[in-house]
Amino acid sequence: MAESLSPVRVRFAPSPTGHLHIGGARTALYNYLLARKTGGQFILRIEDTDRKRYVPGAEEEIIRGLRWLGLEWDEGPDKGGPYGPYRQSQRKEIYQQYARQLIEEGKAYYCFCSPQRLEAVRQGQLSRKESPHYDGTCRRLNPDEAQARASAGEPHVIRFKTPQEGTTTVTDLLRGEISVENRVLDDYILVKSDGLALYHLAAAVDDHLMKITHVIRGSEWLPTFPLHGLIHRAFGWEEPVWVHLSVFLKPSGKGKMSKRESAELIKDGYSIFIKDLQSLGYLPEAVVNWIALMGWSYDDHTEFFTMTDLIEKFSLERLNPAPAAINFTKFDHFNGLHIRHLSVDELAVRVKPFLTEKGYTVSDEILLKVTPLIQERLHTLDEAPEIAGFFFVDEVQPAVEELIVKDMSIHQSYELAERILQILRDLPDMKLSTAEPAMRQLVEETGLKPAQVFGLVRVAVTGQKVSPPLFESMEIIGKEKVIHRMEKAVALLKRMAEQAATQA
RNA sequence: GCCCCCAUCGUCUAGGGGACCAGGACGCAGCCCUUUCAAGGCUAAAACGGGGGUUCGAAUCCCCCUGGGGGCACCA
Repeated sequence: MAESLSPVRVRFAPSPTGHLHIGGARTALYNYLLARKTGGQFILRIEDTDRKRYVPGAEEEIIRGLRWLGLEWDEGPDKGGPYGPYRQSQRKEIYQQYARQLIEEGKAYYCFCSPQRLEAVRQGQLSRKESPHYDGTCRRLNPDEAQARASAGEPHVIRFKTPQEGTTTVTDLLRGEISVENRVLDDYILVKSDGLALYHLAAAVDDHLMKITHVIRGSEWLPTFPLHGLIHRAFGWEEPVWVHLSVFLKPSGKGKMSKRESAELIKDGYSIFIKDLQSLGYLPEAVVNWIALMGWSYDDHTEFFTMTDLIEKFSLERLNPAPAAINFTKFDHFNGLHIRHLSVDELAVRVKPFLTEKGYTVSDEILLKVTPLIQERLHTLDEAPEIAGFFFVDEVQPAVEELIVKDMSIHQSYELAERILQILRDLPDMKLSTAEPAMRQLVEETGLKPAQVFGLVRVAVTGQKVSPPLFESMEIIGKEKVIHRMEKAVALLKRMAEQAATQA
């Protein structure tokens, strides 16, 4: 494999205009994996040349999200590096210098057209059903004259002088050669009137200066990909290996997730935003595993991957160019898999905040005993309070109707509960090894079904119809509390039975 | 409207001319295990969008159609 031989330099270059989502995270992941696999560098570059769309705090959120996922970079705005600065807003002069070079070489030109005129041109083209593009007015200007006007301070942008004839062919690693006729390409703006470069120029310059060997980015760049090739060639730079990742589609597979749909997902306990995932009970390990497999595969059967596995096994060759619909139920599945893969100690650490957040007072000693019991029952960490909250309270509040045993009357249930209580009281302790045989013996003697007897105990002791294994739970709760909870259930049933009798 | 990309079970995918009456996974259904719920095991249903070629032979190569997606900003 070629990429395993030479170290790559790759970058994740988000713009701080919104939340880091799973699509961006997956792009970052693939870049990271390739860097780690080859012993190269993974660079974080902030593409903040558009101050109008800049969202305060977005950069911090990206950084936090990447770190949570375990995607640490080697060079970036917060830690520097030999090719900094790594924030494009701080590289304005660099881009201007390269733009000037293109102008001097006749490969770019000043454009003085106002946004209003441009809009009018566009509308005219649209109404004539032509594809909107710059009409080339300033392209025909005398260069010296244009230089003079620009130097005099007349507002202007700098446009790339796209060849008007012939075709441009660029090569994407996953798709092969992509050709477009140059006449359908526009004279794209390279530098805005505020003097800041647009993506096309900034990214090309940075990728060159930062010695990026592989550009792995989203497929939204495919339409302007030929332009990027053209820019590199105009400078005479060697092109990086270009890899355009497929997009993520909404679960139905019909189109991209809209802003509103993304926001509404959280109602169902899901999110495409990395910032939401932790509190929703997801493990970063699971997120990584899940997104790695949307657009990449290792073989025809391996699906469980740790980061270490991925670093070892990842390869660009196995990337899939087809769009992928997001599958959240599979996400849950991976989360369960990784929860079960954690050590008990580690899982306890991760579960604890979800318990305390719900108001439970959690002793580590008990938590460590409880964790093995819930480990294979959890799909997301936030399910822990619901499943295991009863371990961390003094009393439980069973619903009276749930205490009534299946196929038995209230009175019969009461009598059974009374008998269970007596047996439990007589036990020397409340161990799995003592309580279970005692209860099984009762089942034997009464001829009842195990589910009937155990069900009553379960509701009385845990307050729930569904719980972790009963006798293990009782051992953790301890004899004193178990007896207390059982007494309460007996009292409850007794009252109910008496009520029923008087009504009859 | 123009340009570009993509196309295997509902979804994620394996498959890169014969090994495919197409394999795995999620989900779904059934069964086993079982004190509940899980987890685990087993079984089932479920796909090569259509049409032309090329070839002795196509899911695999080519073309067209269709469908889907993305883009056409002084956003990235």
